[in-house]
Amino acid sequence: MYINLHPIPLPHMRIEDEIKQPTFRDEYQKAVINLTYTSGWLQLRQATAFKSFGLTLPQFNILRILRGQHPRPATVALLIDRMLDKTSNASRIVDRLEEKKLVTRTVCPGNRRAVDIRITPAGLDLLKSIEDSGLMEKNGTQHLTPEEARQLNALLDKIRTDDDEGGATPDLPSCE
Amino acid sequence: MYINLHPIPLPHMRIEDEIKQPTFRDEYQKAVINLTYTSGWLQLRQATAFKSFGLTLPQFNILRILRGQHPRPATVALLIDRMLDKTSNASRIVDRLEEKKLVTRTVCPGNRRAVDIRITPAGLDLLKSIEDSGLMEKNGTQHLTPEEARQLNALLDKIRTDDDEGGATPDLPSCE
DNA sequence: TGCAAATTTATGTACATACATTTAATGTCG
DNA sequence: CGACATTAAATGTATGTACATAAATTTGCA
Repeated sequence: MYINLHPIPLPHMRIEDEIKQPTFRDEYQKAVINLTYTSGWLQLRQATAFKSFGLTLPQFNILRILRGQHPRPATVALLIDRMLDKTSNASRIVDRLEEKKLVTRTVCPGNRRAVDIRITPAGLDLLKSIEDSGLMEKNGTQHLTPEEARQLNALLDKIRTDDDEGGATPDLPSCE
Repeated sequence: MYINLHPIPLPHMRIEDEIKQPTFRDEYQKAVINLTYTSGWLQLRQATAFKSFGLTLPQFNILRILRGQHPRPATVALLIDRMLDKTSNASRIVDRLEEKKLVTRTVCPGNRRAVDIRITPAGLDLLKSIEDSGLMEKNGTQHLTPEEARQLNALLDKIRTDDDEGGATPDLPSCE
């Protein structure tokens, strides 16, 4: 999930100006493009912030999940279940974190198919440094009032309204 | 920009349920996660639709820009300028489209550094097939009223409000 | 017990992306 | 004219993602 936007964050406002498309068919088409663009814009900001700490966005997200489990271990299956971008290759992201000594991987006693993944003290320290830096608060949502943030959440939830097909949510995995 | 979500699209509603996180610090934190998640959800739908036509999402977007220029050519610089995910490697996406005979690449007469990229009749036909299929309209925004779509656009634009730093927008490239 | 099915993770391939560097053509200015 | 910066595109490397498949282990059941 990498994003973009030139050397330096640009000044921004109307989506019509961001893209060089003066008009849209309707507000619906515009909303789709605006949503994609704004999400990318936001993720760029986040990725840029994390980069100075040597982390990518997926690595950061995994690390945060592991802290949530701490001191209990997580399995790869649990990470996949909790991740925003699922299906992505949790194994390989954990590889990178392990190389940086931010997590440990040990075969789960009692189920040798599973792997216990734990965040290390170094990993906890890194997360704290990032959060203390205050970089995470500069994500654009501070321009919204609390009521507007609530509205936005309601609208986004509405977009994801199910129009069909059932599919049971699987149970949460855990190692023991 | 690839997304996810298991074998089959799941039924959806509240972001709290999607992710297994029962509470958020505030509506702002929730909005950030909701925006990322919803954008990924939407892009998965689109990517799935395009896959049956042998296109990835970036390839489709490039193709649409080229149609907008048609019958005039575009340069790589113009594609980068128009793309939602900028900086991305337009060259290599054009490689794939060229392999599929959906675009042509010819050195620009008059400026041999530049390359004229044009959509082929096959490319135009493919775009038309995709649009005729009606797949593009099933993107979730149909659950919003026109007024809600307008609100959503306003909120997203507000998130991207500039808090600082100037950075001039470069001029649009063209080949001649 | 014995062996097929299911579970859990890891690996392989193709594509996309972020970023740095390279290559080629053009422009500029002494 | 010729050295040097500038521009346009392509290439290289590391990472991430989608999807298919493999490998190891455990489970279920005849």
